Amino acid sequence: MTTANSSVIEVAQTSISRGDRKLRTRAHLLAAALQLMGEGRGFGALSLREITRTAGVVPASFYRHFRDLDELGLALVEESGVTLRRLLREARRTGLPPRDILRRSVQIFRDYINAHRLHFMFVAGERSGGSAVIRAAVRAEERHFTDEMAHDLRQLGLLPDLSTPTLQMTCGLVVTTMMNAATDFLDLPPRQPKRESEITENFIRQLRLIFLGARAWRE
Amino acid sequence: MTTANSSVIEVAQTSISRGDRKLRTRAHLLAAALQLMGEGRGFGALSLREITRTAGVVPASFYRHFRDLDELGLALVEESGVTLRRLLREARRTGLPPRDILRRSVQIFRDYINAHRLHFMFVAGERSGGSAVIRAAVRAEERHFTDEMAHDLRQLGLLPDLSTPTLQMTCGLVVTTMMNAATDFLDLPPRQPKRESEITENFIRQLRLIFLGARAWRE
DNA sequence: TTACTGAGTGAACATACGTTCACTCATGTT
DNA sequence: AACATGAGTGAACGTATGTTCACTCAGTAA
Repeated sequence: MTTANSSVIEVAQTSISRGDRKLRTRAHLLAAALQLMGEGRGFGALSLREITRTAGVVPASFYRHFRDLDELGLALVEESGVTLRRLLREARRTGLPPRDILRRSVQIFRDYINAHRLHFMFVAGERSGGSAVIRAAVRAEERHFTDEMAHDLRQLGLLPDLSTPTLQMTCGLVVTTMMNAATDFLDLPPRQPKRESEITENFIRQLRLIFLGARAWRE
Repeated sequence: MTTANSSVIEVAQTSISRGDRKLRTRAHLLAAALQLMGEGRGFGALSLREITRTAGVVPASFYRHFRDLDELGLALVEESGVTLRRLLREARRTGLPPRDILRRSVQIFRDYINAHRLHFMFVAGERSGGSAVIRAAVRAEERHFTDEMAHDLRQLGLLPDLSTPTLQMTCGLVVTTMMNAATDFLDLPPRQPKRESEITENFIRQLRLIFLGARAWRE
């Protein structure tokens, strides 16, 4: 027929640019690492070979994209940070729900976690254990998230009596509680609505208690 | 001189019983695993051989004590659970400090963490990431800790207006915050009193906010 | 004193690992 | 049309891994 300008195994691909192809493989490597971690092991327990194997690439190709596993890990932290911040951005765009603010926010959060399971698993898993360099990066990303949340709360006029440091401290507490709830949600076996609503209710009550405390706070 | 009844490399040891010797090696294996994790990697990133190497034993000996690494991990969880609960037990024995309850409790907690760094590193690190079976065991141990704390608070007559489920929810929040602070303390480079007191103050303020919220709570 | 038990040994195995290297060959540049 | 680039390849390397096995030889029980 026409000129056969595609390789045998990539029949459906008509002329991807060189740079795009590279980005695609890089994305495959990142996705492979996330997928393997999703199967229940920390980042530190992954091997370069199984990542490339899962990504459908030969081991040596890895070095075209990352110097070593740590560099791949840091890229994952950045990617996850974007996912984290998008949650706040969407909340900002949507605005606060008119009624049942906490409950609805938690439901949105629960859905968001499930839509980005692997990123949250990664962040929740590496924020405490594992390698020091990755943990530091995660904590930094988490602090940006906290700061942005504090900024948003200020903008919304919530908790107007709190000083900025106190607002930040409060948001830190919220984020810690959130990450904890994320682990709970992600550990939940599928089709367990009973346990799921227990976790949801517990999370809502903890947030309610935090905001009660923030309202009662006097500098 | 007298009868040479000790091996060459264990000169100082005079006749340890067979069972005790076994327990000793087992303890060496557990300590080796903790030590390696203290050098900055998750439990899942440890290998059987380096654990036995660190413990000063041949790899095959491992199987005299544990079926596999997971079993060693579960033993560590139990050991750490004991350390956790001892904190509560000592607090119960000592009684509450008369003044500055929160600040003094946090100082005691900070000292306790530093006296048991490896156990807290292990618990904080494996409570979210890593292997599912170990994480589950850690969370169970953490729940026992939470329940015991709730029981103690009740006994002390603190927060008498809270229902038991609410008290439990509150203690869950305290424990989560505590584990988070533990990670912060443990990540601290030594000789950084500035950062250390920042973390301490932040932790105190978060606890104060939680108890403020608990006082304001209405069922 | 004799016999038994079992914690710890040392060697061997099949596999998996990280890293290197010279290579191909589609894409981009001249 | 001829050339240069560099992402991806496949093979090779030395090393580390988990597990097995028959063994030794203190400590225990008979």
